[in-house]
Amino acid sequence: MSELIGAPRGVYDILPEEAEQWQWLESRLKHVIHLAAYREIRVPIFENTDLFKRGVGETTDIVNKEMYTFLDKSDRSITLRPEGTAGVVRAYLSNGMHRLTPPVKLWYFGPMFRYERTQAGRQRQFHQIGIEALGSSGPAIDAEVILIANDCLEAVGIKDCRLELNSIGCTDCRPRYRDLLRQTLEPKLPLLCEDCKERFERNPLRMLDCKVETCQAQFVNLPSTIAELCQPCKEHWDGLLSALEQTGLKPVLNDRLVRGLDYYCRTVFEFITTDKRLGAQSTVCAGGRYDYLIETLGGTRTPAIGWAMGLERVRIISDAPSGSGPSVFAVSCDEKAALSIATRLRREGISCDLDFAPSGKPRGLGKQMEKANKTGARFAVIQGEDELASNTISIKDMKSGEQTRIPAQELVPFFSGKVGTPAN
RNA sequence: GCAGGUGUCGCCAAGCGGUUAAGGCCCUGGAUUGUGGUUCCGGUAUGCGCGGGUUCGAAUCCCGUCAUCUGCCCCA
Repeated sequence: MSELIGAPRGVYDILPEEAEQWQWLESRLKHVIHLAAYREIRVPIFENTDLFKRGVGETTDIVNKEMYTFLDKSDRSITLRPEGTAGVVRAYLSNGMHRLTPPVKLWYFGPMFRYERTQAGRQRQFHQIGIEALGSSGPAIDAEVILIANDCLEAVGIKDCRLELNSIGCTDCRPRYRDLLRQTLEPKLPLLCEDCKERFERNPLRMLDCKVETCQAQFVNLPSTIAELCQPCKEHWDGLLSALEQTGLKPVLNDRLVRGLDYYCRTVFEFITTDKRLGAQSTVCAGGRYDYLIETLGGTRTPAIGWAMGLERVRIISDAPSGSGPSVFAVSCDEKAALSIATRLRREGISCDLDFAPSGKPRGLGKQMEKANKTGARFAVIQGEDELASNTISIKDMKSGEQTRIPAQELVPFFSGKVGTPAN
């Protein structure tokens, strides 16, 4: 035997039991999103590197240290997408979707790639589902987008999740706030960590969510992002709060929430769980408004907002069930007879499995029954020597143990109404 | 990129320097040559992540390496 080749670090296989949970999750999430009239868009999983550099931002960690970037055979720099929004916006522009009636409401699902240290709830290939609403600037669409995220989480059984919300202003008021922050913090600069000193120069807002205690100790009585919003941003913020209030969704206002990607403005939010199964990770969904991104990527100024949800994390804290066994298991001393029974049932939408012996020779009925039991089939359909001779079929209810014999041609009618189509 | 933990059968796991490496699950065969879920019996690692070293002797000690987990940074 040759040496085994393992999977690369940070990727993993989704085995059948878990894959069934994924199908359950995906179908429920899709359903919620479709109810709000968002339509699916499928975009490539790799793009030109510049798209992410420009879109996500040169100063972000994602671009600086987490991208899977390589040269293709023609020396083009290609990057495996680290997030979904940049690609969706690129597709929106590439395909002239800006001419559609706004807002253009889209959703996507698929793998994302980030070169990071792996740990609980974090891998190098992971999956996000996300929505984007392009072309509407009012607070109502912000509320819609947030409410959909909330309903998605509820639809998969996630309860202990809080919504943190903030506004980080626009190109008018954010520079003012940034200067104010710099002024306030300048005297304390020597007391802060190296990262914060760096952030002070490049992106002062990022200092606010520094995890270093000695830094946070210096960050008391700082000016609040909300208090410094300009009039239009303030109106937008108030509009969002009242829209959310009308739906009964209660956000936790957090004026330290700033988010890591450069393209956000005004509304930013995160859904955060306290479920300890996620280890150090707690954010399951995050997003915000990105009114300048489309322009940055070569379009005309277009307001937009969206979020992304990490499905690995969501699965762990959801109550996704794995699939159940077939409705029927066909048992026979003759494999061809069993297959023929299975086929008749399958064509009527009734799931049915049978035993395929490793040796190629049918195993005893006892062994087959054992297997029927193990697969969790609701009924066993038995056609042994007797049944074959009399053109009948025995049907055994695997729960009660009751068994009845019916004419072979009544097989399908017997089951109609008794069992459904396969679960998912 | 940094800091720790762990690596024995497909899975869980005992062993902690001495001769044939427990056990459980799963899988598989049989008791039961036409009937499952209980029970009983049998089979399944010449091997202890990999490479070196110490030793009369190593899964057990040391070094390196790889993988994995946990945390930091950051993020979904």
